[in-house]
Amino acid sequence: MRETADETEQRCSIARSLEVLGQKWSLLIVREAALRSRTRFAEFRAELGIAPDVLTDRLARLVDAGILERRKYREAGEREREEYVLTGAGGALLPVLAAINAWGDEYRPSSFGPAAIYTERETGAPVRLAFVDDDGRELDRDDVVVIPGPSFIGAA
Amino acid sequence: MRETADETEQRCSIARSLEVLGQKWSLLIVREAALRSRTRFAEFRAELGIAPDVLTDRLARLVDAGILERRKYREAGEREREEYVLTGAGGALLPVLAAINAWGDEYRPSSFGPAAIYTERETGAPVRLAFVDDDGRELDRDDVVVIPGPSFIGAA
DNA sequence: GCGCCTGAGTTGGAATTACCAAGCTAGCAG
DNA sequence: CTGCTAGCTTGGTAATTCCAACTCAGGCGC
Repeated sequence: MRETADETEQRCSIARSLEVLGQKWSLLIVREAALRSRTRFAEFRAELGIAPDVLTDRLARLVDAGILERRKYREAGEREREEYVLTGAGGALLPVLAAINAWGDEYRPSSFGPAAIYTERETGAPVRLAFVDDDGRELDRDDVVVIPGPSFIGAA
Repeated sequence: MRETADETEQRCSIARSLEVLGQKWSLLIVREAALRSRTRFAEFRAELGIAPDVLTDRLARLVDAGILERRKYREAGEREREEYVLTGAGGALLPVLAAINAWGDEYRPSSFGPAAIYTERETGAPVRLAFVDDDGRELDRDDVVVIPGPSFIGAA
């Protein structure tokens, strides 16, 4: 996404989020980190087939954005190397991945069936994303409306 | 996103979704359509400041993907023109927008406060996205784990 | 020490994509 | 039959991405 969005765009948190997440490869890197526990340069590269210069750039941006943290690791008899692990902010992207995943399962189905299933840790029971009210009661998607908040500027 | 993702990538519905949603501007166009009821070429162009050739391309792809529908409209004393309205599949992207919105509000805050608030249609009560189990009970995000589904290929 | 291996990157050049200003086209009003 | 407007094209430039090749640092076998 362009780096210097204008001011009204900056007021939208979707636009601000997409500055980092909307770049090519960014969300796929987060997917690898969050869903498949990848941490290393070579793993991301091999799984995604991404060019190394682009991967370097994206990892740096994700670290800058606080989504990944760069750490040292050392395997037995090896030298110190770098790895990239999800931060709290990175883990908080799980609903984003789940929402995209659910939409794709429904509206861009493949013949293969789902590649990822969201479950409850203890019971293994399936879990899905839904809109809920303050009391935790589930709502139908059609009953949700979006209204402009305090920082919204522009015509309705 | 590259058009010809390899086969293992094609098995992932996140990757398939991002083929259309991951391109620059696509999600912002959906945001304008879903949250602000924009329908016209000139509206998207004015709101987003997007180049017209890119907008032409993105609208065509979103129509192809079944997210927008191209329709004729005619205002009094005007000639017939085109507009782009959300389909059911397009409306089903609301959780994706909400998830990105919520993440941005929390992890990329601005000094302006939120620009969009998700509410219940009838009561106007605030609404949020959450993971729920089959009985509609809300779960903590940390209690959700993702396991490989039937189509998953690759090392854990 | 010397070369070799491996993971994590650079570097250089071609190809794709986006940006910007300008122009085009249908139909309707006057 | 001129102007106006929404919805696009076109042409040239700038920015991104792709790809292959190369570097760099440390540990290991010899």
